Order: sequence, then C-alpha cells, then structure tokens
Amino acid sequence: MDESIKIPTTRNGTTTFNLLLKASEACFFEKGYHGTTVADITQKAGVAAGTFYLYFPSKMSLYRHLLNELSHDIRKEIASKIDPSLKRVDQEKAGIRAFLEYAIKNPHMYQIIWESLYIDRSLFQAYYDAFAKRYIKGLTPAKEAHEMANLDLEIVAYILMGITNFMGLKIILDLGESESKIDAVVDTIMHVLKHGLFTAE
Amino acid sequence: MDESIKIPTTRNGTTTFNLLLKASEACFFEKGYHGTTVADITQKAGVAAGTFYLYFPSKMSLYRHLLNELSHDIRKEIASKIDPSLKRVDQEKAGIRAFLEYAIKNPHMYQIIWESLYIDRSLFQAYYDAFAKRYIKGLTPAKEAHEMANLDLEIVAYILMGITNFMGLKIILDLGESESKIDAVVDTIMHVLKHGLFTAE
DNA sequence: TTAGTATATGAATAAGCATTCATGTTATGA
DNA sequence: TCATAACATGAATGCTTATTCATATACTAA
Repeated sequence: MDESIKIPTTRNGTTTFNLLLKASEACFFEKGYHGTTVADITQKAGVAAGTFYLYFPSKMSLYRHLLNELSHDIRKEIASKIDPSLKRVDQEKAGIRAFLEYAIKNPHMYQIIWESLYIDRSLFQAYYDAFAKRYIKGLTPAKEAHEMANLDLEIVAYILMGITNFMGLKIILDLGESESKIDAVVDTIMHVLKHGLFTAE
Repeated sequence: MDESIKIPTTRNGTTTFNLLLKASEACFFEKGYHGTTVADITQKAGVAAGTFYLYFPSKMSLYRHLLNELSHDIRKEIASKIDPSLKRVDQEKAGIRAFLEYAIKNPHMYQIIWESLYIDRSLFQAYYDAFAKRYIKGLTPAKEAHEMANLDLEIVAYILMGITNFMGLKIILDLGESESKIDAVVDTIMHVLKHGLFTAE
C-alpha cells in the first residue's frame, strides 16, 4: 500500500534508477502506459524484472513520479526563459516559444501528461490547475497595469494553455515537417494575441 | 483479423447493439478504455459476455466505431448551428458555442477522442486533421475577403481548436461550477479573437 | 407448421502481465 | 578481511481478462 518510491543511495543504484526512468519514458511514449509492461521497461533498461521493484512499489508509482518530475521541469524551463523586466506581452512570447521548444525536445511529454486523464483524473486536473494558477499570477499585474484587456484571467489562462498545448502537439505529431516552423507558429499566435484574428467591423 | 462490426438486421438486435454502445460510452468515461473490461460493458448493458462478440469482433473495433460516430456527430451538430449567410466572425462564435454545448452534453467525448492517442495514434491524427481541414475550408473565403488577418490557416485552425478543446475540457472537469459560465467563456474568447489580448503599444 | 437465420447465453479457455521471492553479488566502512 | 547493507537476478505465482464455443431461444418467410 505504500506508494512511495525508494531513492537509491549508491552510485550504482542511482544509475539503475535513472535507466529505469529513461526506459519508461521511451516505452510510455511508444506504447502508452497501459500498452507498456514492466518487462518492457526493465528489458529496455537492461536490468532484471525484479530490479524494478527495488525502487518502485508499482508501475503506477513510477508514472506518478514521472508526471511530477515533468511538471517541475517544464515550469523551471519556462521560467528560466522569461525576463521579468519585459512587458507581459513579450514575456508571453518568450513563454510560448519556451513551451514549444520544450515539447519538441521532450516528445513524450504529452503522453505522460494527457494520459493522466485515464490513469487518475485528479492528477490531470491538478496539473493544469497548477499551470493555470501560475498564468493567473503572471497576468494579474499586467491586467492591473492595463497592459491587457480586462478579462477573466482563469478563462484567459485556459485559452493560452489551449493554444500552446495544441500547437505543441501538432508540431510533435508531424515532427520533421513542422519542427522548423516554430517561428511562424509563434508569430501567428502573437499576431492573434496582439491584434485579434478577425478584422474589426 | 476482420475488424468490421456486424450491424444487426432485426429490431431486437438493434436494441442490443445500441445498449452495448451506450454502456461502453459510460464505462469508457468512468474508467477509460483500458480500465474497462468487456465484462463491464456487457454487464452494464444487461447482456451476456458472449453477446458482445455477435456485433463486435473485438473491444478495439467497438472503440473505433464510437470514435467514428462521435466525429460525424460533432461535425453535424456544429454545422447545424452555423448560419452560412453570417460573417465569418459570427459563424465562428456560433461554432465555438455549439462545440462547448456539445461537450457539456457529451462529457465522454474527450475520453473517447484523446484516448485514441494511446490506442492508435493515427486515429488521433486523422481526427484532428479532418477537423482542421474543415476549419481551413471555412476560413479560406474569409481570408480572401479580408474579413480576417492574413495568416497561415492551418496554424490558425489549431489555435482555434486548442482554445475550444481546452475550454471544453475545463468546463467538463469542474462540471456544475462552470457549466453556467458558457456565455462568459464565449464572450472572452470572442474578445480575444476580435481585439487580441494585449493592448497595442 | 417448419426450416432456417438471427440473436442470446455463460462457462471454459488461454494468454498476458504485475508482482513476489528465494537466492546471489557487489561495495564499503571498520 | 569480514560483516553488513544495498543492489541484482529471473523463475514462479496468481490474478485478470479478451475471446471462444457448445448450446439454446426467438423470429420470419414460405
């Protein structure tokens, strides 16, 4: 019943632990959580089946750990690319680009995040709620300074997440083709966010 | 190897067939495709386990059928709510509202659509590609008539799908709370699409 | 009425897979 | 050098579950 993972204490243990994490990311990306067996993971990691259970009490606990890690990773990555001294509109541009670049570099991210909807819906909700909260926090000063329209920030946050998430997924799915189009994608999004899509009547 | 379903020919058969479809939607929504057993479906439908295989050669074939049905259903529903004589911006508003209302009335839709990413990625891709194509077709005349900005329509299509899909999901996930907020959501989205989010420098 | 077809049953089958466990191996601090 | 804890193994276990099948009933056209 204890779902907590066992962090290794030695150099060798840490190596194995990380092999398992990397292998599982690759497997989950290829075949999804349910389509991946523990044997798949241990085989790809090059260790015996039993070794898995030295560190993870269950397949699910590994998944949870991955989601958690990914969540921190993305946040840190995006934050590092945003210069707080810029105007919010330019921060937004940097954030969108950072997200899309992260998605390209980590093509398994959607597999891990979206699959939570089918594994434990509360994990999915928690993930996007946390993301939305950060957005709202960032947008609030901009709203107060009238750098942006006077709109409900939670709705705005989901609009922005929807745009970036779908574009990221699109880019990943036809990888190779669109990967180079990142500039065009960012520019198009920013055009809509600055001037709207439809010409005023 | 034949994955095609067997359409019943009698009144009784049709009833059973539909019971199985309804039951599977409910089960998939509750527990996901992999979490749902064929026994779950037949039990909820009130038929014997073997009956399932009179109509569906496999669990997967049922899923495929559902995704296909849903896809047609959504398109028809949205198309019926759009008045082609309106300007594109107002067509868009009607389309967004129609999608969100459909999502609320069919809370299992995301489960079915997004899960395709983990069942057969090409199904997922086909679904959104088809949706994007319809968007592009609708937007092309507007672009030519300068009713909208001169942007890459495929990117625009994914921006619009991202916004509506994420807002729909958000509304479904905290059902009850946001369900009534549909007007605010539509208005906020339309504000962004008409005037942008950030005030011009 | 009756042959034939569609529909229905649910126990049996067989395969897959997460997890356990009895048995090593390695590394290290004293 | 040796005791001890960490790490590693992979065959065995036991459960779950998709699918099949032998059998039975309902309907329909002639």
